Amino acid sequence: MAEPDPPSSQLVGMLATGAWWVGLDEAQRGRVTAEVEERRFAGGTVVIRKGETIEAWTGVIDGLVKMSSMSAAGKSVTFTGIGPGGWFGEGSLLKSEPRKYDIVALRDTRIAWMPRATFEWLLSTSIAFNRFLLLQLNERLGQFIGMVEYERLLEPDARVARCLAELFNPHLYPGHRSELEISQEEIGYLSGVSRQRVNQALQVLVRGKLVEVEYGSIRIIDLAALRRYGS
DNA sequence: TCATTAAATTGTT
DNA sequence: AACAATTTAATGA
Repeated sequence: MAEPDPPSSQLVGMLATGAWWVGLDEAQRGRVTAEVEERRFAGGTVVIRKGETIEAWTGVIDGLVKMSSMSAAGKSVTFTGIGPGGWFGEGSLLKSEPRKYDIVALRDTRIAWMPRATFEWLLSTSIAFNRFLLLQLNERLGQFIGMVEYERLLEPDARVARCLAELFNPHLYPGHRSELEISQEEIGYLSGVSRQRVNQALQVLVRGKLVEVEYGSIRIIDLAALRRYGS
C-alpha cells in the first residue's frame, strides 16, 4: 500500500520544479533529497484518511489525488484535485491538527513524502520556503473562495471549466504543463458532475476553442478564459 | 511485426 | 444507467 522507495530521478525532478527549491542552498537541498521518500498508492486507495494526525508534507510526483470528505451516509464531496507537482498537507502540519479531509488516489499515484522534521527545519531556516508556503496558502484561499461561488451559482459547463482551470493553476501545480492525462470520469469526480455531463461540457469548451480533448487526456488552450467562464 | 483479445474511455440515448 | 463505438494495452504467433 505505502512502501517507501529509494529516491527516483522523477522524485528529484519533481522537487526541483517547486519554486522553493531554487531558494535552497546546497546543504539544504542535500538534506531534503536525503529525507524525502517516495510512496506508491494504487488507484482508489486512501493516501491520508480524515482524522489521522499528519506526520509529513506530501506532494504528487505522478498521478492524481482528490481532497474530499465523506458524510456518514457515504456521500462524498470533493473539494479539489491535486495533480503532478502539487503539494498539500501544510495546513495540518502548521496547526498540528488531524486532517479534516480524506486524500484519495484517483489512480495509481506516487507521492513525495517529506517528514515533519524536514518540513519544520525548512520552515525555520529557509525564507524561500516560507515565501512559497505563503503563496500556496494564498492561492488555495482564492481557490476555495471561488468554489463557494461556483458550487452554488454556476451551471455544469462552467463548473467543469473552472475545475479544469484549477487543475492547471500554475502556482499550485508548477511545470509548464498544458496537457493532463485525466479521464472524463475523473473530471466528473472532481467537479461534482456526472460523466455524461462532463462529456457535454467538454464539447462546448472544445467548440469555444478553450480546450482540446484527446483519448484519456485534456489540453488547455485558453486558461484565462476557463477561469472566468460563466461570470 | 502483426493479429487477436481484453480493458478502458468516450459518445449517445 | 445502459449501450455501442472507439482507443489503448496486452498477448502470443
